[in-house]
Formats: sequence, structure tokens, C-alpha cells
Amino acid sequence: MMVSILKQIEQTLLAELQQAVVKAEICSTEQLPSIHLEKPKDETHGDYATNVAMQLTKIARKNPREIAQSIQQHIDMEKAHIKKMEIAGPGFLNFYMNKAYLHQVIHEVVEQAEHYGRSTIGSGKKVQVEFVSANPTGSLHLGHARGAAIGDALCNIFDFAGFDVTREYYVNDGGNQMNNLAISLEARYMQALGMEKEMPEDGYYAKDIIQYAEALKKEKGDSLLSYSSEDRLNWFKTFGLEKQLNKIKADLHDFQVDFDVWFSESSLYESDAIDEVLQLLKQKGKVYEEEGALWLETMPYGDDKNRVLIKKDGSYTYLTPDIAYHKNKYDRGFDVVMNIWGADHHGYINRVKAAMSALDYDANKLEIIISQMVSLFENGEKVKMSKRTGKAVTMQELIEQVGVDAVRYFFIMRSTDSHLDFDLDLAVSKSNENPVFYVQYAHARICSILTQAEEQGVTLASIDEVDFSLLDSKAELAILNKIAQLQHEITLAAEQRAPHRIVRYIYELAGAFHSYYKGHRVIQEEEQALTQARLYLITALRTVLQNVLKLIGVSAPEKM
RNA sequence: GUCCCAGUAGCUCAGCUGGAUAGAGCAACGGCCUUCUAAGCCGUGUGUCAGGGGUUCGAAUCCCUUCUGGGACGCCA
Repeated sequence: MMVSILKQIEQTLLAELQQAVVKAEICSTEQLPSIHLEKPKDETHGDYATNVAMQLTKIARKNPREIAQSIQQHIDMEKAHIKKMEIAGPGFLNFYMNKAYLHQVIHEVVEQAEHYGRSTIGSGKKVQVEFVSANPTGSLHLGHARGAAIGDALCNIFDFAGFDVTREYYVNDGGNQMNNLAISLEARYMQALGMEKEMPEDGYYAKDIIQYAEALKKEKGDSLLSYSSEDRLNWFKTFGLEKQLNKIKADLHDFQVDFDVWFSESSLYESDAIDEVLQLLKQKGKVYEEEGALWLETMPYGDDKNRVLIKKDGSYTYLTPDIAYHKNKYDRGFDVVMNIWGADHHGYINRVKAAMSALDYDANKLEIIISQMVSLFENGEKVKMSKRTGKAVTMQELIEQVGVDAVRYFFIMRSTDSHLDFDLDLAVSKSNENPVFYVQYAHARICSILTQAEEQGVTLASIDEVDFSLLDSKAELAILNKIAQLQHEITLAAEQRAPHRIVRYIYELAGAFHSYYKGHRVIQEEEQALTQARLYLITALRTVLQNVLKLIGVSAPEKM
């Protein structure tokens, strides 16, 4: 993977700055602070700025503007592609770049096509992201949908940034919730047969359970009643798990989220992995017995209190198989073990990390991303939901109502640790208020221009024959600059685990195009050279839009 | 009571590993369709960055503290 043009330019500028500081005898090479180049928010402050003169005030014992001046005198402007430089404010050095290099980016995009923007920052490190992992006892709801959108986008970004990514779903098919599912199903089945049967207190009240029961009645009549109650419960357990898991898989697939690994909790029981991890903890002296239960000492590792592993009744807590599971993840050799959890699980973070520390694993490898709560708004009012009555908006319903594109875009648009207000009316509105359409529309418009060019018999010349220096308007340079930033944006999004950065990026890119579109005509009979340059520009832009939309899982329609 | 997240423009949010005059969308108001899609563009203004201390040449950003909203604090999963 080649280093992007922008990176080369920045590195050149940095190197030039470093040697200028030394040459100006402000400080020695050893004393040289790490020079930070920033992109000023205000474009009148140039393309790049550095605060190095301010950083050097203590070493040089001069005022920053003076330092900046002597640095400035030792910079080779031509070598560093600088058009103009200024000392500003308290001592910033502002650089106005000679933008000719930006035209090169079109070559890059055309050559690299769907790979344009990839980076190698991940250097093949193995990242495992476990997300969604909803219990197979019901439908996926809003919170899961957000986790799915974030997780999938993050995985795509990691992949694009050069990591080796594994998507994993942990199927909680081993705990007590499966008994509840079975009992709930049994109750609904009996009710369907007209029998008096109460739902369990902590049962699952969702509609789909009732539907399964109705279907069973049609298919099997009352034949299941002849089973022993134990056999019947086991039967319902197996049946329910299969139904629910398949439903979840299908729903996620519809949401265009597919996992590499479906890891079964019960497989940990079958492989004795849980016993093994318990033995290991015992050997390490990290467990003790108290009040008939077995406890793990998590407090030495930052937890508020120690945690029970084996209850008084002999069964495991939820934590126990989870420790075995996370040990298993570590043992698979991942460099980063990442979990995306809903906000209601944040209290669980310290526990699992502490358990990993107790096993002498590096707890820093385990990263937990908390996806905050989602509130649904319709007609300006918050939609009320209740688990108890099964009145919750499912992911499937949401997709049906607003479409995959809008759901994914909206869920990724905000930073993961912000509560999210999902405005249903906005998500379906076909107007400029709706950011999804704004971005997709930019793509559709470009496609439309390219189609028209084709219809008018304008064919793309060979790229070497095109004079890109004709792309010199402010709007054109702004687009090129934005395109050149892609690799950097991907890197930041990956490093900061912040998929929403990508959404902002593409929104701004779309905006740069819409603005350009208004003031510049691409196809012009009288200006063939310019037409060629602009056709290449929008072709490159289309590629970037497609690449980024793909990362967030939103389609790039050719017509709207 | 302890812990986590949030508090930035009328609304929804970005900016938070310290930098220059704190940004965007929406809403409001005013313009722009004989030319590649008006699902678009251009313009107008808005802030005690929740409050109070502190660190710093410099704080929305870091530290302490108070307040408000949400969540978590099980031998549930």
C-alpha cells in the first residue's frame, strides 16, 4: 500500500520544519520537541499550522514570535510545497500550500478504485469484535440494532485500516434464560390449546412466542402433552433455541450484518472449558468459599466487590461461562478483544477485566465499547416501550418502516457514548433534512452526469492526457482536498473506534459536491479539456462516496 | 451511597490525547429552477461550552467540587 500524497506532503513539511529549527540554532536535535502539524479550523489561517515556536519558548528563552521568525527564515519553501507562510497570533506558523499536488489524488483514486482510502495502520493485527450477542429468547430490538450497526461499521473500518477482523456473536444458549424460554413456550402452547396456564413471572411475553405456539398447535395438535414434563421442556428448549436463533440470524442478514463466528455458550459446558478455567483459578489461588458459594477475588483488580462463580445451589453465575469464553478468545491469539455492549452492561466491564487479570492475561487487550441507549420519536413524541408486555419496537419493524440505509446511517451518525434520539419521521422523509438522502443524492447526481456524458458521446480520455491543473477553482480544490483526507480519516476512525467520524466525513464530502454542482457545469461542449478533467474529478468522487458508504453499510443508488 | 455516560445555539449534535474569533444540520428569515436531478445551492444570527474553583503563556477540552438528566450497582442473564 502506497503512502498517500497528503502524508508525503505532511512528512516533507515536518522534516523541513525540524531541520529549520536546528539550523536556526534554537535548540539541538536532542531537544527537539515532537512537532505537531494541525489543520486550522479557520481557512484564513492556512492549510497547516504549527505551534512549535510556542513549545520552544522555555528552551530558547525568547518570545514565540521571534522564534517563529527565525524558523521561518530557514525553511525551503519550494521543497516543502509552501506557497506562503505567516506568523500569526501568539506565535503560530501558518503554511499556505501550493496545491498542485492535490491533482495527483485523482490518479490515486482511479488506480486504487475500491481500495482507495485503505491504510496499513493495523499492520495485520488480529481484532475480534463481539457484538449484538442478544439472548436467543426473542427478537432483536432497537438497542441491538444500534450495536449491530456500530459493530459492523467498526469491523469494516478496521478491515479498511489494515486489521485482520473477526466478527463474532456469543449465543447465550446455556443459562437459565433457556428454561424460561421453554416454560414460556409451553405456557403459550397450552393456552393455544385452550388450557388454563399462567405465564411465568419472568417469562418472555413477546408476540412471536405466541405465534410459535399457534403454529405448533396446528402442526402437532396436543401431541406434545403426552411427553413427560421433563422431556417436554427439553423439547421446547431445543425448538425455541432453533427458532429464535434462526430468526436472529435472518434479521441480522437483512440488516446486512453477517458474522464469521457464532460461538455457543453451551459448547463451553460440553468441552469442559468452564471446569478447566475454574481449576486454573483455584490453582492460582484466586477463589475462595464462603456461605456455601465459590467466590472469585476480583477486588484486587479494580472491581468493587468480589464475585460469585458457583452459587449455593451448585449452578454457575452468568460470569463463570463468560470467563471461560473470554479466556477462549485470548487463547485464540487476538491482539484486540473487543466487545460492544449496551449501556445496561457497563457495570460488568470491571468484572470481566478483573477476571482476565486474575488469569494473568493482559486486561488492556480487552476493550469494551458501550453503545448508549436509543429513544424512538414519532410525531415529536417519545415512543413508549415495555418489555413486560412485549411492546418493544423490534429491529425488523424498524427496518420495514424506514429501510436499512436510514437505520444504519442514523445509528452510526452519533458517537457511541451519546444517547440517541431516533426520529422516525426524519428517517423516512425525502427531504434535505434527511442526511442519508443528502449523501446518497450526491452519488446519484454524479451517476446522472456520467450517464449523460455517455449519451452525448463524451468518452473519458486516457488519464495521462488530461490536464488536471484546470481544476483550480476553490470548490474543486476543496473536493480534492477532502478526497485526499480519506486515508487519514479512516485511520482516525479506527484508532479512536469512532465510526461516526466517517459519517461526518461523507456528509461533508457530499456537501462539497452539492455546492460545486451548483456553480460548475461538468459537461461543456466548448471546453473539452475542462470537461475531461471534471469528469475525472466526479468519477473519483463517486468512488470515494461508494467506498465510504460501503463502510457504513449504506447503499449508493445510481438514481433517486 | 458507589460507579459509568451525558450536560455546547430555540432543537438534534460535533469538537474533548489543551491552541488562534467554539462549529454543523434542522428550525426562522431572504434569495436561486430556459443549462448535467431544487431530495439541491447561496445568504442572514444565535452562545455565562451546566455552576464554581484550580493547573497553564493558553481550557469546551486536563484536575477538584457542586448541580441536573439517564443508566448500572444480584448467589438474574
